[in-house]
Amino acid sequence: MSGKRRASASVTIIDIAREAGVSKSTVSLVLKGSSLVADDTRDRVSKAMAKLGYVYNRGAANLRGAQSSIVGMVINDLANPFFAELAIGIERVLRTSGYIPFIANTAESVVRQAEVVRSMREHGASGIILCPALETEGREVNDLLDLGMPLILAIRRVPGARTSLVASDNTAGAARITSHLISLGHRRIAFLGGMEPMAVRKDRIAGFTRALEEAGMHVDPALMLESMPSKDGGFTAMSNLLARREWPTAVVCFNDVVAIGAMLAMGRKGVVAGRDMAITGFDDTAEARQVSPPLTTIAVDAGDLGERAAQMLLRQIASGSRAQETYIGEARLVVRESCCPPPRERKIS
Amino acid sequence: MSGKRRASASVTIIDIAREAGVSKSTVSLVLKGSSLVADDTRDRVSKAMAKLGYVYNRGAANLRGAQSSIVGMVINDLANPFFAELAIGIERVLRTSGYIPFIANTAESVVRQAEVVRSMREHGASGIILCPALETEGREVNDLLDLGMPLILAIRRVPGARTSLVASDNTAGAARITSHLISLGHRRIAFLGGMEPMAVRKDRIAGFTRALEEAGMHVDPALMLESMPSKDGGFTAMSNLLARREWPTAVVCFNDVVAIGAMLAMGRKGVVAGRDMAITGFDDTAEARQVSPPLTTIAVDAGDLGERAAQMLLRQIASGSRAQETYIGEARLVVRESCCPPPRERKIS
DNA sequence: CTGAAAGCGCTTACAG
DNA sequence: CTGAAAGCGCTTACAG
Repeated sequence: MSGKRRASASVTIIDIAREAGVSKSTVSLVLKGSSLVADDTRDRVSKAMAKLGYVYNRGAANLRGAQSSIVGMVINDLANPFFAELAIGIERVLRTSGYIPFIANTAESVVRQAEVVRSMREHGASGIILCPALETEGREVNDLLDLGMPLILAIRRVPGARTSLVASDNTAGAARITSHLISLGHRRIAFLGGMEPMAVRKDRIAGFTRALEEAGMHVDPALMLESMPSKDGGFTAMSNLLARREWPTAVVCFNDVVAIGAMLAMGRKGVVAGRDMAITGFDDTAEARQVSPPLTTIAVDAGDLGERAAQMLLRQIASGSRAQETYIGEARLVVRESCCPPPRERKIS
Repeated sequence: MSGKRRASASVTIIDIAREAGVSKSTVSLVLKGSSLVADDTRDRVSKAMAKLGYVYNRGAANLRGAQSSIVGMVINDLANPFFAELAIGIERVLRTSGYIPFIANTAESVVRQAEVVRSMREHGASGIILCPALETEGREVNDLLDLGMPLILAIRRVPGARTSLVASDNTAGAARITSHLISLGHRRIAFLGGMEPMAVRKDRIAGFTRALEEAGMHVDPALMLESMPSKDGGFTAMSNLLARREWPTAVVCFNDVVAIGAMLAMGRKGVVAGRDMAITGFDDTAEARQVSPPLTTIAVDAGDLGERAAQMLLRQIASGSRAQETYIGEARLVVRESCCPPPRERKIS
């Protein structure tokens, strides 16, 4: 009647204290690896734990005082390989630091994002890495911060948010790839993809604009096209563009995923990337290498950014500091085969 | 001096009981949505919670009795889009059921897998969905089961394990795609990729063998090539194959990732898939559609398998049953452009 | 319909 | 170096 406990769990430090013939305080000290415990005692306790199949109950531990070793990882689109790589980077440093991540995929929904963040707080996450959903507002982010929750924004900055940020150098990257197209001889260059309110898009457009102006050109509003930052978005936007009478000779896409969708639309119309029209991506995901033709793009190393974000969060948790740090990762131009000079130039040369 | 608590957390049911002028038992009842509480009381309590910014502490709740609403999700290779889709499917049903997943990427390391599973137990996961790392043994899995941990194996079965399983119909899928190649006229068909001990590979080879034998052919051991189930693995194995004097006319690859790696190797040698050699995948990841030529493959719907696995786990947690269930998802043939008849036949026709 | 008491498994001062 | 006691924030019988 008394042995009727669940087969699992239920071995507590009391059981192992009894088995080892010590008090539970001593067991607790062994658990923490305290140097106060005599080697001999420690041994007896360790043996008892092994014998009884003891499993440490972190929930109970956290309740009394210790920090939880859980952090939340909130991803806007895990189906995008770029964010999957980011998540892997985060998980890698977390695990090696003894932390374990909750994960949630918001699929760009701010509603889910709010639910999920609340749930993570309830479960005792001691910090959160947030890749914000598209319409996230500065206020939401600041509210969390005001609650004292360590929080790192990753990849996408949120205007008005006072959080720390880990992102890539969007402006420099976009400028770099635009200059590359200009040096190839392009004069009519479109910018395709991303939605107008997205801060990342603003940054990339800033770089795009800067490169044009440095070459004595200016932005043509007719060549700035919005789309969801997805394959479908890129497909639709490019289809629309190709339905026009006049085409640009080159297209700077918001990111790789958009570019790949756009290339699909080009394929449908018999337009060959790298021969009839130049096209570029951003992110350098594995897919960028695999499409045909391979995509000229900007490499940003998602895995590394994930690691940086996790390190920054862990530092803030440990120090208690909520200072607003920023890490901007390098954006390298990677030239592959998706770009060509504009058609006319080619005829001449 | 007494107001010196952390700005975060620290609002407890006691605080809100005081604010609402009730006992903490009543607050607890409101929290559980009990119908025993008078509407009026419930209102006062709810208002107090809103006013004080109360956050439910699930850790404390679990300690006393309630089941934790955490489950672990252990993935062997999150960088593989197939497993990313699976993870998204799992997360989707978990979240809508009020659960939240821990995630870990083992990167095929059984050592990490063991660490991670232990950590999840310590953190109070009430069940685990495991995509086992390559060298996982039945014993490890059974040990967990014996501890009373609800556990679902996903995608890869583990010989000797007595767990429930959600996977796709590997044998039927492989038979189907092999028959397709035979109907195209192929007689020298290789099987490329996966490592010999992998149960999934054994199943697919069984299907491959069955299709050959039904056509009156038999397996040629010289045409069975191992590789890691990754892009690099496929690349290396195909490079070796192409270094031989005699080539097969068609290659059944272990999965899409291997096939895409193999196609890269073919490209290097100027061998065109779908013209000089037929090649197939397995999984139907998004990439299979994007490579050039698009890959003939077996669609298994990773997202759906993820949802099934999560549903099965939740059912087992709720019912307390550790019955050994199995769900085998359909494996549909998807014909694209990576397959052609064998060269000689084409000359004739 | 509401309250007082005990207890979940740990950690944290405080003694000794 | 080790132990006894209080407490973390909840839930769960048990009264009333």
